[in-house]
Amino acid sequence: MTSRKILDTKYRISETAMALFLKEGYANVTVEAVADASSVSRRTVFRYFASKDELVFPDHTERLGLVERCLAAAPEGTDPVDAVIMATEESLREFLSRPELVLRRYKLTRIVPELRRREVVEHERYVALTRSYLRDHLPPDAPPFQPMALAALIDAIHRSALGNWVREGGATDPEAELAAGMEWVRRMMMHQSAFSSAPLLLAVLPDTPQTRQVLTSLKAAGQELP
Amino acid sequence: MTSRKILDTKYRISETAMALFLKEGYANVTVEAVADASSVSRRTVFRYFASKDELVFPDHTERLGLVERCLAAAPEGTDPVDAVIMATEESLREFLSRPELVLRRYKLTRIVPELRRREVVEHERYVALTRSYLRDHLPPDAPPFQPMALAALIDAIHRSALGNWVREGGATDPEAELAAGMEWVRRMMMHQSAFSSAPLLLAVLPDTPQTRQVLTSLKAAGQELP
DNA sequence: ACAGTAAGTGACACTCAGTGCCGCTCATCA
DNA sequence: TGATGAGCGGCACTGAGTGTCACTTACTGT
Repeated sequence: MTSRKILDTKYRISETAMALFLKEGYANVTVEAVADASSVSRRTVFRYFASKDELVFPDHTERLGLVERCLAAAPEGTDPVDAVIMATEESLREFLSRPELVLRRYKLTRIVPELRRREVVEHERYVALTRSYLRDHLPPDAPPFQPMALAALIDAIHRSALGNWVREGGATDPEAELAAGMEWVRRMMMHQSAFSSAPLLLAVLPDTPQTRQVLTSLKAAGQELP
Repeated sequence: MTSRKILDTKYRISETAMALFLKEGYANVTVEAVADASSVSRRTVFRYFASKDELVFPDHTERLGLVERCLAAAPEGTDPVDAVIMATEESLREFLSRPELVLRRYKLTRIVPELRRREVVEHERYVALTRSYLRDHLPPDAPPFQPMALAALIDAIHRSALGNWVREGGATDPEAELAAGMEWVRRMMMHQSAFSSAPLLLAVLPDTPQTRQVLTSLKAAGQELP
């Protein structure tokens, strides 16, 4: 049996399960019903999925692997926060490549508390991954809470962008929202490191509209460049 | 039956359960065994706890209520981020008031994946609370991801401080660590709001050691005061 | 002091998620 | 064509979680 066919079966079972859950309610659908509707045995369902709630998250292991590979592939000199940000952007694109799955899952997780909880746990696995990466790569003099704080922060922004997209039925631009949020994170990190420790510079200029404009540009540049 | 006695029974069941879990392993202890060891019926255990894993978190509802009351009690003009920070500090103190429970629970959650997951879900409930508070109280022109991002950030720092304390067996000062992390958050918020959007001011001064010192003080003050 | 009521408890039966085991089938390769 | 091995179905079993009912214990008003 090729692994391609195995993956197909897995997604087929997942799709019939989600359709049943949406139609008749999560608690009212037994795993046996899912198995029957997918024309496999109950035992086989549990070979593909470790638990009933996992039926709604057939893609989580893939994505976790993707993020892991992204982080591992980051060039040596990359800023660790940037590496995590890029991996997160990659993860978001992966989400967006299966819009139907994500939208149906969203409906289910809003209705079924058990699936909502499972979703939270799924995200925690991802946060744990990026946190340990940050722990290994952030400068050792960084405050001890920074790996956990940054991992949680970046994941929260990711979730927010994805959540808005899915709430609006696909009408927003989640990649742009994520990018904006990440820009915010970068600025905060910068203020903390470079900007706030940079020496002050004094200049004497005439107060004209032109000079005011130049100063505004300078201020913006100071926020965007280390 | 007074509610005090009910609470006692609840904690008594929880303690015998945790002792059994630590001694014989979570999976090897049935709810019936917990019931027998606590001299109650199996059915009664499920009256106090909705599920087996909840046996390890007898205090979560209390604490959630505490945080909710803290947020509701914040005076009208309080900065919403400050309100959440104060509620978090209160929550940490509540944790520290039951050190034995927290330390035993930590051992269990490190060993048993199921309990680890439950712990994650517990924190999510707390984050959801502060997030919705921030959504309601943050200025409406704030970026849309800020409520979720700040809630996750503050909770992460809380978890980090508590985690370090518990890992070191109670040797650290978690309240100080939390305060340091919160100071970091406040500074970041300030740079984003007041500092970076404040109009620039030009001054012409002689370049002497005294003026340099004054300017350094001014810069520090700009970071610490809105 | 006493009946009435409400709330907590125990006992029992039941459903269903999840697991271990075994025998079958079918694709692959010598 | 026969051997091998991986995937699958079937089956029995454990244990979590739930509904129900009868019992007891504590609190109420008269």
